[in-house]
Amino acid sequence: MPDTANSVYFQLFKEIGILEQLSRAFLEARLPDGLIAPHFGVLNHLISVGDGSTPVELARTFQVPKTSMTHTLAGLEKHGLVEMRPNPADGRSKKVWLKPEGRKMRDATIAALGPEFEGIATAVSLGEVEQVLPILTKLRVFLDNARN
Amino acid sequence: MPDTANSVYFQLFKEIGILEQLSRAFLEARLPDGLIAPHFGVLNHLISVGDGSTPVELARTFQVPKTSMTHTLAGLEKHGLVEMRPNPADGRSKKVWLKPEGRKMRDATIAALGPEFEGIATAVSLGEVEQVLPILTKLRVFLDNARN
DNA sequence: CATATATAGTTCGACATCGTATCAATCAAG
DNA sequence: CTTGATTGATACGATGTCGAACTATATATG
Repeated sequence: MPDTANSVYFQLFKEIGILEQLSRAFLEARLPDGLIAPHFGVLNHLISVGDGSTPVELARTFQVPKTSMTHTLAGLEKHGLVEMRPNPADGRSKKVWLKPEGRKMRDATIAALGPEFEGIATAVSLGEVEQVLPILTKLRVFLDNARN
Repeated sequence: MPDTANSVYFQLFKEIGILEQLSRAFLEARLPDGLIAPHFGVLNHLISVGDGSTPVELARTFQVPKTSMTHTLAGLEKHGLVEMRPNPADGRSKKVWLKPEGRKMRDATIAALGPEFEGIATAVSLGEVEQVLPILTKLRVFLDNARN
């Protein structure tokens, strides 16, 4: 592989790094005090995919160590946004359930974000996002598999 | 903006978040013990753009608080990869200089990464990356400006 | 059934990030 | 020149991330 090709991949990772930083700051500026991006990510997942997942399942979904997920879930629980109940099917495990407050908080954040996204849409069109997304997903799946 | 459009942007940010995590892990697995991605990023910058920058300049470049940059530079110095010398033009400030060991470490890491990128190329072609990159850059520039 | 192994979750410790406060040097205004 | 505001860098404290070790339960194997 020529050096120039290397540098393009390199540039992609660099861009991803900066974007992650910026988008996280962007989101967290609009979250209630004490809540950060991972909290919102989990909440959002519980709503769009459905609650009742176990912590390990969530950890796998978000590609974080289970110990990080424990911490994130503790925060959500402390803020009264989710509830942890035992898993009747497995005595070792728990299940995470949304509380109405969690849904409310997520909806409010989404609503606050709506107008912001319209701003973003002036820079990057919906079509462009739809063009980029499958490629990034391919890359993510590859890296995920390479991780083992 | 319809809800479905919202969710596509959301998905993009989610994908970016996971990719950042995976690619950072990927890089750090190939760095010497005690060094992490920010160290490599700074080193790389000093080589490609030239050394002699001040810590604040570096902090601005990488969009991190200056206190984080202090920490990162302390790590690089401790590992003997860079050298901090006073800035003759400003008594408050310092300048960061590459040491030969720093250049050597960076080059070795780049070399180790080359074959890995070839693996990635089987999943995502060079053309696809070139297609994605300008769009991500547009998004990054927009978010960067919106930050103020 | 008994024992070995694997898995879910937590605790603990190491370390990174970052906001606030602080210090020293510079710059600006009069 | 003097004084007040600004800027570069660091120290410190709070919090997030994550690996290692641990406990409890489940599963597999003989």
